[in-house]
Amino acid sequence: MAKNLLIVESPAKAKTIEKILGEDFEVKSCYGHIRDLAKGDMGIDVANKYKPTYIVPEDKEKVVKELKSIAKKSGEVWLATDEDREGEAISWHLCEVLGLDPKKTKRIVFHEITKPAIQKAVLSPRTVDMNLVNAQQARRILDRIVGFELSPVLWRKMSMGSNLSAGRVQSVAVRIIAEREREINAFTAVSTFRIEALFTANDISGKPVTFSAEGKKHANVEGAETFLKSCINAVYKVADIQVKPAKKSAAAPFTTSTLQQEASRKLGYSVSRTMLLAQRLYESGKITYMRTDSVALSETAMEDAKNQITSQYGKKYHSPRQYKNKNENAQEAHEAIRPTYMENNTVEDSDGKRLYELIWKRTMASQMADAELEKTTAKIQISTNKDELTATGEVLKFDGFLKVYREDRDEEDMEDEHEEGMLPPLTVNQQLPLKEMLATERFSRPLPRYTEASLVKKLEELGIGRPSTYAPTISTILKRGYVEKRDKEGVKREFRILKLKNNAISKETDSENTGAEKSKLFPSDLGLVVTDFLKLYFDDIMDYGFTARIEEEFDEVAAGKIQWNVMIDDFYLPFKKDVDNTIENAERASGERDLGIDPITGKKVIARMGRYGPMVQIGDSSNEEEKPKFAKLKTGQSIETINLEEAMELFKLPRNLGQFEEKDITVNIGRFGPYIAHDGKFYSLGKEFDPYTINLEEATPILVEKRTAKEQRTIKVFEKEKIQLLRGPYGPYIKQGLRNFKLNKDQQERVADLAIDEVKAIIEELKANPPKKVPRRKKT
DNA sequence: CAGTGAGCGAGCTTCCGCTTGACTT
Repeated sequence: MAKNLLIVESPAKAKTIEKILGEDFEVKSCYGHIRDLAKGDMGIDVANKYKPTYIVPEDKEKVVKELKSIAKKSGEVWLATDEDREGEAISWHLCEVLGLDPKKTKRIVFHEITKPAIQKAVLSPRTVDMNLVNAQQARRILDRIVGFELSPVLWRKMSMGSNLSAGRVQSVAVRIIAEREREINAFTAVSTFRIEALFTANDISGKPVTFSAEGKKHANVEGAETFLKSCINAVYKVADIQVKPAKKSAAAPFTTSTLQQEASRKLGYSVSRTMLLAQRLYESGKITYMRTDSVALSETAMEDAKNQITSQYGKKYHSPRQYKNKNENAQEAHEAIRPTYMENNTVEDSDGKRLYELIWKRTMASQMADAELEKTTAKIQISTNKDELTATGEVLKFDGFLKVYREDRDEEDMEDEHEEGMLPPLTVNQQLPLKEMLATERFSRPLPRYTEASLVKKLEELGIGRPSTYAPTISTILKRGYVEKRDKEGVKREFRILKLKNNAISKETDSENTGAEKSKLFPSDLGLVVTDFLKLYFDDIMDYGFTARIEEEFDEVAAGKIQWNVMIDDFYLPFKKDVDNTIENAERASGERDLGIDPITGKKVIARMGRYGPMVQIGDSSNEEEKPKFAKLKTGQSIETINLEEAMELFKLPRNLGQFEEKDITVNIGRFGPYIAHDGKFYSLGKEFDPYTINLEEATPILVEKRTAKEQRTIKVFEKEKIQLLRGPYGPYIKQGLRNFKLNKDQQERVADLAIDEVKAIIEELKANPPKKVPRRKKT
């Protein structure tokens, strides 16, 4: 008898399941979606109830062909795609493509790849749920409409039109970054004075130790000083001691989002690096599936963890628990991310090692007992004053899960927190000798800028995007230039300290670095202008609650309560009106901002977006006699924050530094950054040089060095044909215009002797038969 | 590759979500 064919989404899963199911089944994977909307005309017939046109994308033709041929030879086809909206749709598309009847074809689901789960699933097959499929179609079609209607509006209305895009997810992601930036710009720090008293008391062994107690904060320096003065000659006594037990619980096992956050905080990984490493661990069978929003562990995994915990740490450390998702949007087609075998507490793979160990520890901790603490709060009376001081201490009584793992927190949630130390044993009425008392000025801080991972966290909270799209979404907004990932240097800020010691008050100032950021997401001017534009004309799409609201409607489609095309119609009609209105009435947006008057010419100076990015401009373009002067903004500068003085500075380029070999050397900033121009040739200037201050003496050696490097790289030039033979890191190659052509080994060895005819032949050959298909890559 | 910055408008771009590889100038 012919084997049955079971189709899953992931090839790694297919392998495992085939082993579990044995002889009767051949298990194949379809690699995710196998069909998508056609590109032309949105792939949707709006006039015909939004009838979609589906095609098999080029890169899926091979797998579809293979599945077709296997299906023909097989007994029965079983569909085992993921149990969520997308998975259901994939099953339906498979029916369509393989010519199966969705009403009769067996559809099974499981949340975990374990023998009992899969065997159980096989015993109770169902059929494709068309309501759920329709919910997916609605989701897909709405996203296509939003993306393909909105993007062209930007092409027409933004001064930097081409290569822009907008979408339900990416545009809101940019908005989040943009709004945080503006909050930070609008923020003014206020300072308060924190009172900290240092006392001495004996610890258990009788050794004197210092501990600190906090007083009420004071709004200004006068208040702080008055308070310190009032404490002169005071006597300090313990008035009250409270001891309370406290508990800390472990965090839930990893989902995609929490894994990305912890890997970012603890290991400094970007979201895409985390996913790349996790993918490798998954493919080598080390961890479960890495794109998931579920915190659930399978029975077998819990049992596995239990054995590890009890054998390594003892029974006392084990406390089984099943976690539930807080997130309503979770579709939970998979388990949480966990090691496949808990007995492996590490892996060989040197790149994935740290990530694996993080996953292992988190999974272990999630099944471990709470940590038990004892929190002590002591109130300290001041004899001369109504105010009290408070000393707090924390003692860990039982470490529990903290033995293996502690979750890091975001900067955002850490405001004003500090690690609690231990307190020496104190008794009520005990008199405490004051070592010193400080009133330290502390400034309030704006919220920090987002990291990739904290943006993912925010998106997840808003229900925007899915585990499989967090990393690609970040790539998209970076690629479009809406957002930049970079560091920011802090600025020095002075703060005041008043000190009461030996009954005398002294004042001093100290300084701290503030506002420094590392690897954070900053909106570009383009991102700000596009966000403002979209908010003005498409406030509903840009609303943080938009996705959550339409998700409710998708749920109604899935429940069979409404027709998917009725739902789409309700959305599309008003949306299309907005699109038409915007195209007709909206002004081109450039984010123009007045900076003031040029002191020399008396003309207006403005900052705005130009065709090639943010710039400053002196004079009006409506003035036909004299063209305005333009200058590009430097990286790190923004239309929103640049001032007149900084703008005038930018007009100092290009600078003529003087002569070398009887030709002028000039510096300027071009399309690819700062450069030196000399004798009709260009040499880019490294980051360590500032084009505004570099002088002839500094520029000349750079020029000479770069010139020789360029000469050495060049093996031969065929002037007339505009073909060059160059030496690159992968050996000699041919360059014709912008295109490069690879030489084979033999040709590389004879590169110096290659004649023009042979070079031309190689180019023709390679043009006719490209070595292998390279995924279409954009010119950069 | 090292300009440009207005408008006209050939012909192009674009979405989100599901899955892996292939590739370097």
